Amino acid sequence: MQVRTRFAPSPTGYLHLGGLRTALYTYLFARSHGGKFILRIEDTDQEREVPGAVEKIYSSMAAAGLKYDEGPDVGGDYGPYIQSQRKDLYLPYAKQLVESGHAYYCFCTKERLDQARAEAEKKGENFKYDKHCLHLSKEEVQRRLDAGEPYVIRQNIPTEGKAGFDDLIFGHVEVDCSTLDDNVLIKADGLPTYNFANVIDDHTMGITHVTRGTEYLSSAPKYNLLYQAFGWEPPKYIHLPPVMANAQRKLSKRYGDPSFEDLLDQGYLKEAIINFIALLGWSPKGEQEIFSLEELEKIFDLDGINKAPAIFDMQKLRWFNAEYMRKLPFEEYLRLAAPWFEKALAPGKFDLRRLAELMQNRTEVLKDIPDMVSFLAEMPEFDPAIYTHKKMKTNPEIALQALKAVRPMLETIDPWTEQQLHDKVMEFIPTTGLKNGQMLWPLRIAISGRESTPGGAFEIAYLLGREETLKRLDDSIARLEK
RNA sequence: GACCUCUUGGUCAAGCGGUUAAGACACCGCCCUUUCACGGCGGUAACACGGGUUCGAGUCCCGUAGAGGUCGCCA
Repeated sequence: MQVRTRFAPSPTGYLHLGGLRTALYTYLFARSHGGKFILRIEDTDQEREVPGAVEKIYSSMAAAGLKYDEGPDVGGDYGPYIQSQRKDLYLPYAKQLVESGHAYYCFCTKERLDQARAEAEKKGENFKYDKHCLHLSKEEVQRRLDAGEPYVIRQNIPTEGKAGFDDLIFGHVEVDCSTLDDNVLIKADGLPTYNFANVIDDHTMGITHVTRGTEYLSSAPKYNLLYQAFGWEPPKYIHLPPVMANAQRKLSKRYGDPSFEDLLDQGYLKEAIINFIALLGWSPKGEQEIFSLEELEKIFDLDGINKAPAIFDMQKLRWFNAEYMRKLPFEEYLRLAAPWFEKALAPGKFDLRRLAELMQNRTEVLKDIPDMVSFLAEMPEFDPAIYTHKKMKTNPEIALQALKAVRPMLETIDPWTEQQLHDKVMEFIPTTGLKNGQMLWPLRIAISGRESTPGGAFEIAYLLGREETLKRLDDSIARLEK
């Protein structure tokens, strides 16, 4: 039997990282089994509808490289793939359940329900619908239906016995039916609830493996009861633990956690994000940890999935990103980094190629670039204390001595290339009686104003150019003389 | 509160009855080096707790604690 999986987000905004991981695992599971991966939009809640959210899902999936074989925008034999477009499909199934006694019409008003809920809460009890409408006679139901009274259809859960299901990750999970509530299957607006739609859609779309978050773990027994009521074979279940921001809460936009798109905008590479997300809650067999999507498609397996929630570690994502940055072909790095250089540096003023060469293996995330290179555009204020470096054996006094000594010599350098700078200065240092570090450290500080820079004194001097280098040197000498 | 689930270093995690309890990130130290980064070497750091079962338990069972989830005409 061919494996068919589906990612079924509801269009409530953007693709968060937990959703991305669910999508990724669902995709990988299908691919690793040579199966089909389907995208379905679950938009039965009209009130939560967010304009543009569906397009956002398409673009995020595309950006992540998760290609689906069937979906709203690519078609397929099991469409439509948007639940709101399937609205007429659900009611007949619900009626079938009413016929067989597995469901029933309910005319209870929200007010009555709210009141019952409030009372239960006051008594410290668990609210459960009291099956009030289950006992309505067939005639009474028909009369009220004919009169046009608003209604919902509820699942009729057995009052005793057990309900359970088998999960490929969590094993067998079972609960007493008495703890389950008669949930609404068809809402008063005629649309199905998630509880019902997911069962009908997964079955009619031939989904073999249902992947979703563990928040559905406790309601899965009810869905299985539905499959049984229809006489359908239930799918295999794969419940995935959540991605947490910390031990207490999930990743969420509300608290400012970044979405997939946010990360992309900040200059994280999609390959790095995918790689990191894949390893968040899942581990492969060997020691390798850098994987392309294609590699993951081959080796992904459920065995490696961890049951416990995983905390999202931005540090590790940064590390993955840095690894991918370094491995980028230089031209590609240059293309991606150029806009970020331009945020801090006027175009054309610096040798961008050379700067990019120096920057590539120092770039963890693209968004860090402006801060790392802004000193080239403008000499920063700095504390002369940074002239002091124990290992270089320097301090402000030695710095002043070194800078004054090298300044006239620097002026004679022509052409102003890294090579010339290097050769001439290295040749010059011994004549001053100073050690390399005692010259080079102060020189770099004097023209950059920073304790650490991408590149040493020669590279920085070259990038700055003769005029600017000498000007900064003079300023720094003057400040030291004060 | 009831029900379901989870629990190995700060984080991600390997481990599937016998290991000196891997590895990665982070952190620290050393080396390389004109800084930083890269690279190399090394280090600190964990089986939540208590009972069983067993010759032997991180691994199996039962409790306790902590955490997460569910308890909507949201998904």
